Parts: sequence; structure tokens; C-alpha cells
Amino acid sequence: MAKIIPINNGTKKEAVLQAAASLFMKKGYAATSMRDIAVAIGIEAPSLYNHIHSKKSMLHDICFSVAQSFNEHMLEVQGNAENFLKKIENLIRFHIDMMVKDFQNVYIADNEWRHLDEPYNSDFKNQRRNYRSCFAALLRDGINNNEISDVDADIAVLTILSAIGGIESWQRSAKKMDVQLLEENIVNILLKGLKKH
Amino acid sequence: MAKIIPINNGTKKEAVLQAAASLFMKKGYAATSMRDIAVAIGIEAPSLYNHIHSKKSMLHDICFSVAQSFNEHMLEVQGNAENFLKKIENLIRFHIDMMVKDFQNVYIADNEWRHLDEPYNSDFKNQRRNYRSCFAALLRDGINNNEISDVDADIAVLTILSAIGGIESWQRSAKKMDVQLLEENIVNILLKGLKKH
DNA sequence: CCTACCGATCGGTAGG
DNA sequence: CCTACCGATCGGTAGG
Repeated sequence: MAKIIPINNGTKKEAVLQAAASLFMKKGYAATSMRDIAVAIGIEAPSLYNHIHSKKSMLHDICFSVAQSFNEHMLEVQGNAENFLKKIENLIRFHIDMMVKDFQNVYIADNEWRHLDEPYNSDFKNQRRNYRSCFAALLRDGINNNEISDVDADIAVLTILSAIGGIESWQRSAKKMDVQLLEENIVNILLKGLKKH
Repeated sequence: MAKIIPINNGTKKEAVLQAAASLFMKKGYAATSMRDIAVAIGIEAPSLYNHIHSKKSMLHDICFSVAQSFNEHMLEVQGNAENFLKKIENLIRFHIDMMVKDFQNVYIADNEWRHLDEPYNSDFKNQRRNYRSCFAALLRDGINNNEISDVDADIAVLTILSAIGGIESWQRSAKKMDVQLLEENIVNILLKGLKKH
């Protein structure tokens, strides 16, 4: 007999994942219990396992889906016809937008990935290292092309990504920021710091 | 009879605290067990309690000693006779130096403070909020004094502190960075982004 | 989706 | 500084 898939299976699973993401961000992965997640959506802890495989698998799904979004965007940027400074601006704006729109998942991918088991832990680290080295390569191209001032590209990438990563503490607080204001200010500070002349 | 205080009490307690800091940073506070710490210094877990009061108290001591360092430095900067741009540069360099010299403790204070219980949690948050608003006030003074370009001061503080906080991922990796190079590049990117003209 | 329950591990104490 | 041990809680399973 074919397995009957309830019509609301997808949405309930999403509710579980969203509650998990919210708690992983607020309390951290290690300090969040399956019972915490269950309480948040009003069921008993063992019932969670009808929707997800394990606590670790939820962390895995969050981290790798975020990584995929950034990797795909990097490929787009590498392939488009803009100059290098524009490519960098494009990357910065994408990071800010992701942080604003999907900040729970981005925060978790940024800060809780180390709780991943092997081989996923190494896989994630490799993807992250690769992304950063692509970012740095674009910066170096921009420097060689005289669009960007002569900074250490690796340090600049670290500075940019960290600066944007800090938006989480803003999103976390009650008073929502004006996104436009936030984006223009950060882009302005970082891009002025990089631009030649 | 007077309690005999072993001559190496201080140093052994410091060994415990340092092992704890190292593990809190590497695995996170919640994922670090007292047994982990005990193994790191070669004793049994219950023996730790001859040196420290509790797991939470170690986190407390780390967070508040870091906070105190930054608060004291802020008072110095506020009181000195430099112009506002110099004051900001001074703050940025102090943050980088602290991150480089005492990065484990600074990282923990930055990232693990939320595991503090009340009332310490609120106390820490208040100190952090106060520090940031002092920082923002100096930026606003610099803007009004035409030394610093017209950015949103709160966003600029967030950008600066986050950018520097990201040094941890560099310190964490095996290959130690050239500190001078790191500092000059970050100061350059951030200060160029803020400076007028 | 629930009740009942598992072995493992947690922070910490008692007592020496 | 250790052994012996505590109650609480963990992620997860069995079975319905």
C-alpha cells in the first residue's frame, strides 16, 4: 500500500524547522533541547521525529542551504559583466539582504556550524574557505585593475563579512532598523574604505 | 587554625580558567562539559570545584573582566585631549589589540555572554549598550566637528565592532596573521570609510 | 501524534 | 585531589 502523505506535511515540517531555527539563534544549538522545540510548536518531543530525522540534521539543512545560496550568487557575480568594484558592491548588498531577510538561518550558518559532525563540518568549512577565496580574488582583480585601493585582500574579505555579520545583533533587538538606511550606511563605509581615490 | 593556602593555588586556578576559556571558545559554553575541562588539565571533574565555584561563575568572570577592560579604556579615551577622529582610531586599535592579545576571552565575552543567568545577563547587556552609546556619541561629536563624514553613528559603531570581532576566525586558524598588517589594513579600511574628504 | 521509557551524560555534592 | 554517587535532563526509540 502506498504511504499516505498528509497534505500539511510540508507546512508542519517547516513549522518545526522554523521553531528550531528561532531557538538555535536565541539560545544556541547546544543549549536548545528537542523538548524546547516541541514546546514552541505545542507537541511532545518524540512527535518531532515524524517531521525531521534528528537535531543534527536540522542544523545541517540550515547551514548547507545558506551556503548554497551564497555559492550560487557568487557564480552569478563572477559571470556577469560588471567592473570589479560593482561586483564587490553586489556581493556586499547580497550579504546584507540575506542577513535582513533570512537572518535566523544566516546567523546559524555563521555561528553554529561548528556543531556539525564530520564529514559535514569539513565540507562546510571547505565551502566557506572557497567562497572567501573567490571573494578575495575579485578584490585582487579590482586592485590590479586600479578600481580598488591596495589593501590585503584576505583581510578586507574578513572585515567586510564580519561587519555584515554583525547585523544580527540589530535584527535580534526589538526595534527593527530601517533596512535602506542600514544598507546604504554599511555599503558607504565599506566601499569608501576600499575605493581608489 | 588558619587555612593553609598552597603556594600554587593561584596558578592552578588560572590553569583551570585558561582551559575553560580555550574550550568555551572552541566548542562553545553549552557544549563544554566540566569533564572536558578536567581532562584538559589532567584531573577528575569534581576536583575542579576546589578552584572555581561553578561552570557559570567561570563564564561570568571572563565576560565581566573583558567588559571592565573596555569600559576603563573608554573612560581614558573620553578624557584625553585628542580630536575625535583620533579618539575613534584609538578605540579601533585597542579593540584589535585586545582581540589579538586576549582573543579567547574577548571572543567568549562577545559570543557566549547570552548564557549568563540573571541578573548578570542584564547587567552585561547594559554595560555593552552603554559602551556602544559612548562610542556612538564620540562619532557624532566627530561628525558635528566636521572630522567624520555624515554616517549614522549607531550603524557605524555596529560595523566597526563587528568587523573587528571577526578577527577571531583568523586567530582561531593555525596560521598566525601578521598583527601589524592586520591592524593597519583594518584601521585603513574603516577609517577611510569614516573620514571626511 | 501520544505515552512510556532507554542509556548516556550533565553539573555538582558528600566524604575523606 | 579522589571515589562514589545524586537528581535532572539529554537525544532518541518502541509501540501503538
